[in-house]
Amino acid sequence: MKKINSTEIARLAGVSRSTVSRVVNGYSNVPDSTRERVMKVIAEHEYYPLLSGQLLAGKRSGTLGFFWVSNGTIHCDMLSSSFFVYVTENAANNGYLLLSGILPNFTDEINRNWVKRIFMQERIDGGIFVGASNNSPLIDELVAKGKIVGVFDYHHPDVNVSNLITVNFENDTGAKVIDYLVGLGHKKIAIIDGNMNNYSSLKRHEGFISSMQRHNIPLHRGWMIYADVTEQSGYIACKELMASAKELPTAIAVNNDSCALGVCAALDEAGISIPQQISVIGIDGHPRGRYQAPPLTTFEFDFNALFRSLVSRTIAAIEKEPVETTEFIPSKLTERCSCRRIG
Amino acid sequence: MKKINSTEIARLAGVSRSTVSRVVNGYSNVPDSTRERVMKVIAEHEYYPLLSGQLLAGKRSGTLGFFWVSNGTIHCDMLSSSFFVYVTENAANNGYLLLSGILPNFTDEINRNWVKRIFMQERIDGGIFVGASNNSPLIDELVAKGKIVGVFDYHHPDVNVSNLITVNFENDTGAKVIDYLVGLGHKKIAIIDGNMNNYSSLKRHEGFISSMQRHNIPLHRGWMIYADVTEQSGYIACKELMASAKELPTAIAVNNDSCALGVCAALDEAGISIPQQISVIGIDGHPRGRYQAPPLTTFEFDFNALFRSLVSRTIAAIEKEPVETTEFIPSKLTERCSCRRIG
DNA sequence: CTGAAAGCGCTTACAG
DNA sequence: CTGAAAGCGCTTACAG
Repeated sequence: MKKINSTEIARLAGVSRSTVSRVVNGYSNVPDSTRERVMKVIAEHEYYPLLSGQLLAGKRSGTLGFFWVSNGTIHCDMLSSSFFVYVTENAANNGYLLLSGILPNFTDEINRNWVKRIFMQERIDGGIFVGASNNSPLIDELVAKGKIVGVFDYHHPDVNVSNLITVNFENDTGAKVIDYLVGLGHKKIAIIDGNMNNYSSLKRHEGFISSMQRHNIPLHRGWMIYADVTEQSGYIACKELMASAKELPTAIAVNNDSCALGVCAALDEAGISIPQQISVIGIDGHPRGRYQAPPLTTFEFDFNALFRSLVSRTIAAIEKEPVETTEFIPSKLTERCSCRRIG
Repeated sequence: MKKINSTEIARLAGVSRSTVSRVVNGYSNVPDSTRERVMKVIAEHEYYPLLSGQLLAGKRSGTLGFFWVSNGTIHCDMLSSSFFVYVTENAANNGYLLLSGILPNFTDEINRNWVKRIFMQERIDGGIFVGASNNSPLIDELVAKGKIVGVFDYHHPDVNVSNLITVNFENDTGAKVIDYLVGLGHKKIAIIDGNMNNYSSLKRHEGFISSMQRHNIPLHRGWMIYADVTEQSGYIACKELMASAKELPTAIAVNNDSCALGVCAALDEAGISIPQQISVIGIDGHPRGRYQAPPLTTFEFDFNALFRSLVSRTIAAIEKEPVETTEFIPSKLTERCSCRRIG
């Protein structure tokens, strides 16, 4: 079966290729009778314009890039996995295809080049990034080159850049977490922070600290540990906390739920009961949190809404519509059983 | 900043476009001195060949399609979400990009056409399908057109079709499930089947039945119910079972873990304790199974291996290497706490 | 080892 | 309303 092209369709329909193109693209300046005749030939021969020709003639690809920066084991985390699905679904709802890729990091020249090539080759009309460190040179470079870039959890000092679209968590969740614990009567609070290269982790940290200062709660030595966004990092951090602290806190505020799950595992293992001896609270709304024993109390985000916002605004930017370049998503306290009132 | 093309690179390097192309594509018949000179100009000007030109000249896109057939709410299920990640990771490991899309169904002409267009436009070199009903006309059509198609859980009668690549669950898991329950002393076994349009569900069903016959275990009226692959369908099926059966079974064999989680929820709600009153066993190895109360006993599959096999063989077919067109993946019994020995 | 030339398939101002 | 023509950027036999 020979591949059919627009020249052939034109010949069979007795029109020029220009007209075939007009019909294919749904332009209005084609009389119905001509349109129908051409459509009939197109349908009969199952003609679909080749992407290569369309691209070369200057059409957009209708494809959005999705780049996930993660060190190799995304599929281990259910929350992370769901991001893929949210982005794909939201792109599809906007009529875009999604070209997805995973990179172990952004610091390696090879990885950066891989992403850059995809943009430069014009495979995609724009790209979404998840897991990028704040102030990533690659993102700045792509933005400087005029590429449309949408980034999850990213802060850019210059608000006037119209081709950098971001979505962020609200900035005061950290403070809300501490306020909540204080409201339950806790005064001995330990903090397990996240990766400070992430904008949100930094803001959550600042929130933790500012709220503790506001409530005049001292931060004891050994009660602030840095971890990451994995369960294992939380597990290790909690071990470290238990080993180094002279006294145990009554509550632990954790940067994120994945990490908090690890904290709970470490406490379990040490025979420390949650929340009787130590309350644990996370942030994010990890889907596994509700199935934990005890179910995890957390400040939850609507990740679907978050990605809907990011994807739709990025696509709007591609289509040269005016957009808000950033949006902050609010949290919702989900009280389950991992925190208790004391004192 | 004007976009730079191969003509310009050729001019700056003092060679022809042919030579630029040879360098870009790493052909051997270019002396090192020329290669270096050209490379230098390419690097200085950050030249990347445009996809459109390459495609038009007949190169492959290096892109694999990934089509997920699901009625709208994939992100609700963690196991399903992970499929996306496995496929993306495995495609990347083979040097391919992934173009992913979600469709609510395969029966609607609009959806079928959407997929068909992506193939016909030559956006992708081949495509992977997940969630397709067995004997799907669209897949047969694509195969007939010579497209390279990889399908998860699909059976095709004609083994000689070299462009249809499949990966399947082993066919006897259903029998193993019943054998296991019988081994624990169960004689009163109910079955909750899956969607019979899926090849695996049909095979699991056949396995259930054949093993029960082999053990001379009668299938009581009302002890066989059809469900789907969702938790909710399992919940509903179990309610139905409890409502219609004259007597309750001592064990329920469920087509898949998602569904089994729903069965457990329904039993919980009815105050029936697992496994004291009824044992429940699933198939798949759903990540949530281990966090259930009680943790779910199941026959588990290595989904990463499964998708690694599917993706790598599909890519091999694209690159015209010889491949096994199908592979069956074995299960592994993971005994947790939802089944008990009786009698 | 290298260049000139052909070829890939489409869209879009432009002219009528 | 419609066609002829220009233009988009690359690769690959072919000839030398």
